Amino acid sequence: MKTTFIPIDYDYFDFEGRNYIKMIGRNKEGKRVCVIDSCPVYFWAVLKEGISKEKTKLLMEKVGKIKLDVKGRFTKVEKVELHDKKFLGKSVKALKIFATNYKDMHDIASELDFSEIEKRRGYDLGFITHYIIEKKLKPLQFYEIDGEEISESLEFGGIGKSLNVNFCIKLSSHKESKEIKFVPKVLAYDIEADDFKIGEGEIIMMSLFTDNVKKVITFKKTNEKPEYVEYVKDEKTLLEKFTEYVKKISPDFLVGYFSDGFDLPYLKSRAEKHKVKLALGLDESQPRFFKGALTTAKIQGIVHVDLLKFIQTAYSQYMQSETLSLNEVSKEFLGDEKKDFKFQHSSKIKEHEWEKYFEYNLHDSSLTYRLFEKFWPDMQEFTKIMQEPVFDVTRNGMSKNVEDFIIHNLERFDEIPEKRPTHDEIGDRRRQPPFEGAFVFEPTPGLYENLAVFDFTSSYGSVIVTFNLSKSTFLNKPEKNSYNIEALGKKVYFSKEPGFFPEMLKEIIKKRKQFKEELKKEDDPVKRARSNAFKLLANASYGYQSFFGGRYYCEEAGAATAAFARQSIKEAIGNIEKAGYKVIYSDTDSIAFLQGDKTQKQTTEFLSSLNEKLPGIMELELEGFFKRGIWVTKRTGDIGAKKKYALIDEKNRLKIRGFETVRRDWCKLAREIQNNVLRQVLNDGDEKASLDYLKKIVKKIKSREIPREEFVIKTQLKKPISEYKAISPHVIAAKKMQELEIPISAGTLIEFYIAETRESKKLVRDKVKLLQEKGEYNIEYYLKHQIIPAVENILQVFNINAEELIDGKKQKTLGDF
DNA sequence: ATATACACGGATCCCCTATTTCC
DNA sequence: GGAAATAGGGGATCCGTGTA
Repeated sequence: MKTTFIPIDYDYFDFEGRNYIKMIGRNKEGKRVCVIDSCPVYFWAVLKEGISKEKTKLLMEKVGKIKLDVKGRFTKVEKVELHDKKFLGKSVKALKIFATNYKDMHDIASELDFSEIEKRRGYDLGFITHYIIEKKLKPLQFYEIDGEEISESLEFGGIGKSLNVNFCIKLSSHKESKEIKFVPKVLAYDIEADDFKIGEGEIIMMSLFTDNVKKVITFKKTNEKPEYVEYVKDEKTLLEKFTEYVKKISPDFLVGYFSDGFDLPYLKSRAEKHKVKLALGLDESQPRFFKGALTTAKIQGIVHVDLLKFIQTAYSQYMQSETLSLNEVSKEFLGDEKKDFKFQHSSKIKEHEWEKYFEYNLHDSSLTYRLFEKFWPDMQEFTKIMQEPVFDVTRNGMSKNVEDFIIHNLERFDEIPEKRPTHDEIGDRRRQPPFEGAFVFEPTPGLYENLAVFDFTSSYGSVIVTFNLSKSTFLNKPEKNSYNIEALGKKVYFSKEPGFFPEMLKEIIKKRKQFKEELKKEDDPVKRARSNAFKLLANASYGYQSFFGGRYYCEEAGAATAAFARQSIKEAIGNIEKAGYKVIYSDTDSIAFLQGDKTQKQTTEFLSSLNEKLPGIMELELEGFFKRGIWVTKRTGDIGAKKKYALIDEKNRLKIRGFETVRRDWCKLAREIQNNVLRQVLNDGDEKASLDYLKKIVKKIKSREIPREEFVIKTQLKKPISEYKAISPHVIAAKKMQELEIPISAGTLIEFYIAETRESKKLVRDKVKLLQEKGEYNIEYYLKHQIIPAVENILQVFNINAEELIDGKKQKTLGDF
């Protein structure tokens, strides 16, 4: 039968010793389709240089005869072919060795200890990745397909019958079809349980949210039942009801927030307790859990998406939110937040509070659903670019994404894939000392007027492309016609013959530029997502080459990238100064300088003239013009602080970097005060308004007019309490939480304040109190350790001594006499 | 285990010396 | 008078969080 098909989820199974891929997706009418297919499995044996034809022929015969008994499974080499290929940019002869089953390739590869063979590669991609490369059936792309319908047949053990799909097809041919808009069926869910520890409490209720179903399922009966609530008998029937709804709604995506780590493991644990089968899969199977760094939960045929993980890798670095909680993320992206409901054990909830609890639960699913809608374009673009299943792409870190992109684009370069590093190799790489990184200019503290800021577009990426820096272009010995630079305490050389990694990166940067321009013309979510995905990919590429787990790790390339970048920025600084500007600051890829008597037009023209001289794809762009900027001294010593400055543009928009204002481990009050002072100072160009403001606020603090919430300090617990060598205030606060049986773990944001104590205590940690503890904020601590430090260095620029100002002593420093 | 290095700054840790306390 | 305890100064280290 012929139909259209968009693959959404990929899985595989073995049948009669062979591997088959099982794709679940839809046709353009929205029917659910399962497609079964197979592909040849093979790996590569790269031959040593200069092996004669006869020797190669003999070797091929020997390899072709390999038979193995792997744990009782008999297997053999099916076929051997000789190919001209590339490996790490070098032309090589390689044997393409075909096996019956993907799982056997590793064993066959280790059997190949012939002296003619230099390397064995391509057996560690995973069958799904191998299949997508081999048959070019990419996720979230529409195809016109043809094949035999096996929905009712007994083929492959009756797979067609056992699956809850409209059609099951054994693929015979496929062709990429033109783009058709795909709107997935999405079901968001959220559970509420009596205990935060997985499986230790009852699941009191759970909510489901999709376009036409908005429900809370619960066994808690109340006097008045809101229409969206559905009663069940008990927890066991709640679980059964959930399974039933998932089956009925049959979503493409089941979406939760932190559901890999909480909701789904919880459901599993409770289902086990009640001996209920959580048959969520299209084949009635239960979710499978994979333990990695973080547990992931997979459902057969339905893509389980944990939004938290995706937001973490794809968005967190550009977000304002201090945490990635559902509440804060919703606030930032949806302008909506969680309903107000304070967690308490169900036995303590009063009759009239239940309705609020139900609403709260339903609203969480609603937020999750809307967040999915918001991020769907991004997930779609990521998936299309990396060409890996949505399930993986939404969980992978950026290094894996970069690597997937490389792996799926190697064929164009005729490249054999490099292997994953071994455990020992990873160990060696990790033991390498860090190499020299970016250049940061030491600023002279002061208030400056009329500034311009330039920066390099995709700085590190452009450097990698321009100087061809990668594992495959790295030269072990000096070569005359090469790119070279001092790095790692020696001179490193890179070929001028374009390597596949820089070439790929060149395309990424080009596309990023193109999409960014399209976006400027017309803003739409898909374009924005596409532009963002390429930006992230370009940015992560530098880190990837220095990441110990990468297949294409190359320390020399990483160190050389940083070295060339330093060289470029220093040259640019030199040229800007030569043109008569005064450079104030520079960090990695940006330069701030005074325009002096030059006009913005002159500066823009100067930028163009600079760009004409830059090598390769290196390019400077204008980041902006600013009417004022402030740089301060370090707290220790009187040299200028790096990575700490504030700018204001003509429209009075602030750009604050590094100051306490942007740091979540400072109390809100100190941050607010600093922000106000910065704004006033940059607005007016003097300190007068700030002095009045400060005096007033200090008075308020001293007379305890300020609510305690303003003094809360938030610090993240980064590891288990027992691993801390230094017992800092937040560790004490965490211990207190533990005593109150509030669940904490690595990653929990600890909130506390510093309180007055009866006896004077020397250590700050002895004054730590949790919000729920009674107490008063410690006036001396907050003035001395939060308020003064936050404004001291700013006021110092105007020769004002903050400490004296706040203590109410004399107001000018000695410098004024 | 899951991109890199550079940087700030608070708080504690730890060693040293001087002073106090104790017998 | 001499040993042990304590205080406090200051650099080293730990730690979290930023910038790019």
